[in-house]
Amino acid sequence: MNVNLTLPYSYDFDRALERLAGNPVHSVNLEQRCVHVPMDEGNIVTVQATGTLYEPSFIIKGVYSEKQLDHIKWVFHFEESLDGIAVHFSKTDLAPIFKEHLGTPLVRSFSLYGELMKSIIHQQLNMSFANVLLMRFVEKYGSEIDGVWVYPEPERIATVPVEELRELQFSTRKAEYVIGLSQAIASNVLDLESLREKSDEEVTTELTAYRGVGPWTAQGFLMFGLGRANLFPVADVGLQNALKKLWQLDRKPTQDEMRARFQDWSPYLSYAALYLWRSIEVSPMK
DNA sequence: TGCCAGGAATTGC
DNA sequence: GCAATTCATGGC
Repeated sequence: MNVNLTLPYSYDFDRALERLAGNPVHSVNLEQRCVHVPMDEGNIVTVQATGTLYEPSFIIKGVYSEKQLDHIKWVFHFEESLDGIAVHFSKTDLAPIFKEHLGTPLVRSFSLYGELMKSIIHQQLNMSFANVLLMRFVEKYGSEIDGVWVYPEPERIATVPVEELRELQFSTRKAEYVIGLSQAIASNVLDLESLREKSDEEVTTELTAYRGVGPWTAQGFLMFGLGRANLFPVADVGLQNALKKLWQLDRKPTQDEMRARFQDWSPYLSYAALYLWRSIEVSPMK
C-alpha cells in the first residue's frame, strides 16, 4: 500500500538524502527525492519527498503493514520535531551551523547489524577507501533486491574465513572483528534487537565487551542504529576537524577540550555531532 | 612522499 | 594506569 504523510514541523528530506547518499550501500535518487529502504520482510519500501522544508510531506510506497509504516516513521524520525532542538542550539556556539543545516534529521540505520558492520569497516580508514571495502563486503556476501543492496545475514559472515576477507583488503584484525561479532549475533549470544530497550550505558557495556567494538563504535551504534539523542564520539577525527574549524584552532582539539565545551549542547549531543559532520561535508547540491 | 584516515587492541614502562 | 605502537591500505 501507499501512504501519504504530512508533518507539522520543518524537516529537510533532501538534506537527509544527501547524507544517506554518502553510504554507497544506500539506493538514493536525489533528483526524484527518494530512497529505497529494504525491509526485514524482504520487500523494498520507497520514501519520496513531495513537500518542502517548512511544509514537509511524503509518499511512502510499498509498505505491507502498519508495522512496516511505524518502522519507516521510526527510521526517519518522522514523529519528532526538530524545531525544539534548533531552538536549543540557537543559544550556543553551534547556532550558525544549525541555521545553515536547519531541518536536517538524524536518520536511523536501515539495519542494526549493517550499522555495526559499517562502523567496524570504517574504523581508522579514510571515507572513500572505507566505502570501497564496505561495498566489496556487501556485494560479495549480501544480496540485491530490485537493484537495492541489502547487508548479508550475520549467519553468513559467521562462516567466512579470515583469509577470504583479507582478499577484499580487510586487515586481519578487522576481519576477525567482523567475523567474531557476526558469530556472536548468529548464535544469539548477542541480540541486537534487545538493545532497543536498554539504556545507553547498558548498550555500551554490552557491545564494548566484543573485540573490535570500542567507544567510537558503540556511540555510533547508539546514535545512528538506535537514534539516541545524546552521544558525542570524541574519538571521531571528523568531529575533531569540524571543531578545529569552528573554534579556529591550529590543531585538532583534545578529547578533554571537547568534553569541557560540549555541555551546552546536551541533551542533544548527537545532533551537535550530526550537524558538525555536515559542516565539513561537501554538499553535492551546491 | 610521508602523514593521515568518521579506531581499537596490544605492548611497554 | 597510561602512552606508544601496531594494524593495512588508499588518499591527498
